[in-house]
Amino acid sequence: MISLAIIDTHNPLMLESLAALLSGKDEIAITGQFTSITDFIKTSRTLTINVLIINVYKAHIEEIELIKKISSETPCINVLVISMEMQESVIYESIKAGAKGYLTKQDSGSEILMAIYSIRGGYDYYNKSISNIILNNYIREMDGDEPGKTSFPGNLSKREIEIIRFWGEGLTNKEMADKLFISTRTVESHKNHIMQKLNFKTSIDLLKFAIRNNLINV
Amino acid sequence: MISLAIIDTHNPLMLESLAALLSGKDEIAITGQFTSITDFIKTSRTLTINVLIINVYKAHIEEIELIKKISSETPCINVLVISMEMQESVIYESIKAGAKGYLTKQDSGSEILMAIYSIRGGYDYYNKSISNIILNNYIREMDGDEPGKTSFPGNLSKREIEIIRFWGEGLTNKEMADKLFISTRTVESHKNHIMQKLNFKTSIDLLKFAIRNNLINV
DNA sequence: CAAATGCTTCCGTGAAACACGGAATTTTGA
DNA sequence: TCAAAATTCCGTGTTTCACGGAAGCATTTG
Repeated sequence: MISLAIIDTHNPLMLESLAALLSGKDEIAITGQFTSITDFIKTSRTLTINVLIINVYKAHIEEIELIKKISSETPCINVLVISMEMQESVIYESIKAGAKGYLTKQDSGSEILMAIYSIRGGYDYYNKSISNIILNNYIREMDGDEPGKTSFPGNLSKREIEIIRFWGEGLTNKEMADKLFISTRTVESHKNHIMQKLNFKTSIDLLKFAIRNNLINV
Repeated sequence: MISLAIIDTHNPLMLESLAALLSGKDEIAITGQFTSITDFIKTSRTLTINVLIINVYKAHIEEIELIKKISSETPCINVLVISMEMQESVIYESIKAGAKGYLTKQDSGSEILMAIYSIRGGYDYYNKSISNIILNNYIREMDGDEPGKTSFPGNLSKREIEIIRFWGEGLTNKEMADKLFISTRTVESHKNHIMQKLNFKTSIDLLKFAIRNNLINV
């Protein structure tokens, strides 16, 4: 029996549907469905998870970070990435981060099953359209510096991304401070640091940035 | 028994998953899954379809045309639109085209079921978050004149739209005031009026609104 | 015509947020 | 271990926001 968890931070319906698709299959038990990464982190310790499916969209920093975290802290969890938007950087980064499998939304349910079984068995599984060897080589080469420059601008910290998210939801400094148990001045500091790191002049720039990177939903 | 068909031209996995989610339910039989509209048109005559779910993405002209076609030629087919990208225009256009229901990817499986049952029973079903003032205003306004017109919810004045535009470009009140030869207090007033008219609480809401309505570019 | 309504303009006031700088403590990574 | 980064907080002055009021015009409408 394979214990399977799924994360989709952007499309609840997709999450539920995918769970329905897979829960009907032999040898598969859905042990968790998560609409946010923090949710997952909070709950995952209490769960048995063999394979974790992460649906990755355009905004992928947090998902990539999660994959890194998982592959270092709990390597018994095998990560299968399903990318919802065609973006090369997602492939490189997720595999570099330690994902064991990579599929796209183009792939069928049976392909997902094959991927799950392969990954559970300790094998990697990549979408047919991706040439394994070339890709792996490429990624190994990229270990160090890269021409594509696909990493996140400014190297924002977790806290800072958190702040952007809340701020993008319309929370005031006070509300954020209460929620994070810090003072409003600290919230201001974080904002200042963000603006400095990203070299933005106005908060509008920041908001647009956040939207482009799907840190917040329009 | 409800005969259900699903169209998703962008995401085969979503199509399959959604079918899996719904086919497990009482009273529902999936009679067709389509990855293209021409596919659907070719095959649909030979099928019994009570409810047709159409997953609509950003490019939606073809889907909208299909809805029009269906509601005029085969009104016995009730169309339920599930929009995958949040875009106000999709709402207006699909409802105008004759869709009986409207949901978003945010909605749960149970909400879809309710929508399906409602629609089968001859009732319309719209997502809760959609039945707001903006929608009603907009559709009422659209009754009569054509799309493409720059009429906006809440009856914003020219000046107010001007303010939104500048503000969305990152201009400060002072800069706007200089550019428009008015005082900064007047700029503030305009902003206040805008927020009141649109019933927004935070400027984030306003910015998101502006982006949705193509007042500013991300 | 007179009244009503909406647009544009402006102001007062107190609260909140921003810009800029400094600084202490904790975490992290090489 | 030790430097760098992250996180926390504050001072000070400027700007914006929230809420309210109001005056001058243009228009529409009874």
